[in-house]
Amino acid sequence: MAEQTQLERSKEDPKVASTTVASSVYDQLRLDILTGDLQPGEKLRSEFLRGRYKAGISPVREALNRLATERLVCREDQRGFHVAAVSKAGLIELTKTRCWIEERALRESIEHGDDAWEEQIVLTFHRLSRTPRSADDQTYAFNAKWEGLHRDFHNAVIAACGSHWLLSFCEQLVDQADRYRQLAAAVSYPKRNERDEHQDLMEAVLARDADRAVALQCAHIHKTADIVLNANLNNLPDDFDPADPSRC
Amino acid sequence: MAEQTQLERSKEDPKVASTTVASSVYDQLRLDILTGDLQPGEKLRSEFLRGRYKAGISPVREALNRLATERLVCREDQRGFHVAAVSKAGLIELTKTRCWIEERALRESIEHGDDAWEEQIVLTFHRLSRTPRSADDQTYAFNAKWEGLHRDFHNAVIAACGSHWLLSFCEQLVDQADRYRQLAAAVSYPKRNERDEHQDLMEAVLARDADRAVALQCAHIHKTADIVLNANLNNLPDDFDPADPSRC
DNA sequence: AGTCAATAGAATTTGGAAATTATTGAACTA
DNA sequence: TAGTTCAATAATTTCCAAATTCTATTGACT
Repeated sequence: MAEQTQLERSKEDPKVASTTVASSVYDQLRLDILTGDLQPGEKLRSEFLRGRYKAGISPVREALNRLATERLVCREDQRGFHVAAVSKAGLIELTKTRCWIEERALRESIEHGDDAWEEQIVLTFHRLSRTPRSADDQTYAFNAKWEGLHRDFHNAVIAACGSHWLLSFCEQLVDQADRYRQLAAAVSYPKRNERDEHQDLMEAVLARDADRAVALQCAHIHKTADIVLNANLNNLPDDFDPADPSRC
Repeated sequence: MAEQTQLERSKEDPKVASTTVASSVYDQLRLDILTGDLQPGEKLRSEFLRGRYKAGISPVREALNRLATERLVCREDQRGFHVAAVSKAGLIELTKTRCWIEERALRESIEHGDDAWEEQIVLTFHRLSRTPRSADDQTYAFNAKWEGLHRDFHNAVIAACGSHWLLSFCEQLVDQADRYRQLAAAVSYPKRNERDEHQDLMEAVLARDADRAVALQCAHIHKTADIVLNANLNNLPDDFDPADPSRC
């Protein structure tokens, strides 16, 4: 049987958009960490990843190096890589920071947003509201489509902030928050009405009521954090262990 | 003649603190970009870097991948790496973002800083004020010691902000700003009294006058930007060229 | 001239083997 | 028993050559 080139693989599976193996491994590894498929603190041996993603050592290492700079993965020279650890203290710090950064993004965006910006918000909200939170009817199951549309909506709201830096910071923090969110998603799933929260936010934003929008956004962020903290069944450690190699 | 191991190299040159070749290349490459030794937009061929840093392809690539995530280097799949481009529009956006982020860091730090924090500010200011801005008496020459102490001082001021995220964002933005600053350093060198600016900032911070500290910090940031913009001799492009591969 | 396809050359990307370093555990000492 | 040394093992890191992809050029064709 003939060998497969990367191009051939891409033709077979159009979901794989990446043009290099390294970028493809990066995408998959990132997703596996965000969904919790690879757990916080887990050691990432190159042989294990090589087998999991059917790639050579070089692209695997490139992906790990990229993710380490984004702090989804933790690198220690000569001691390899871990999935970054989580903790209550980490979540609290993350939540605080998200509120600060997103407040600024939101205020700037509301001040400078134009008609196209408004329309994009309406559009992404519409799509989000027609998509089920869970891939399964009864219990919670990760739904990649909802997750994507959810990001699209929140990104649309702050898109007019006028700073690519701010947008990328927000994105990085959302990545981090998503990991925590997945830890408690099964618990929060039946209880929460996220659709209303998003609708309220949209209305405040379109009314250019910055103070109200910020308050709603902040509450939205804190609510997610509280659910994770209260649903303590993942025995989340209180703080980062200074001796933990996945501490970062 | 015998081959050199990495350990042997480290013993010879104690300046190389990194434990792996990849980290060492990362440090050197980052510095070369910050100082402008490698110019904005320049293509970074692996063979060129291999020769420059006397390393193999793998560690060079790892360093490039890390720097790309930090946006000091720009990656295009299958087309290699460039030093990230600069432009007037980019500088303006960067400056704006720095003011937003550093304002929050400053206010939080002033609110929560303790005695040890105050002492560290006094200490780092003292060290900075006794170090010459330029390595040369007459003309401007990059002075690594001053640059390090300058960072230490500004980091000390915001160190008590309570968020590692905010601190790392500030650091990333400082890296970016440093590139612009080096472009105009020779021009601004004789004119500017940075020591007074830092002293004013320190006094406002120690007096816990957040509003004044923020105003000074913002002015400090804007002043650097203005110098770069006015000293237009580097024919900085107005905006990023959408066709430029180093655009990011 | 301008467009397009084929081709040669240059650069990037990748896989695996070799070199280096960390870890483990057994034997030994105080 | 606690702590050290040292060899065996396991993992990480690095180098390099092969495979793939991009780029520039040429020449045929409209």
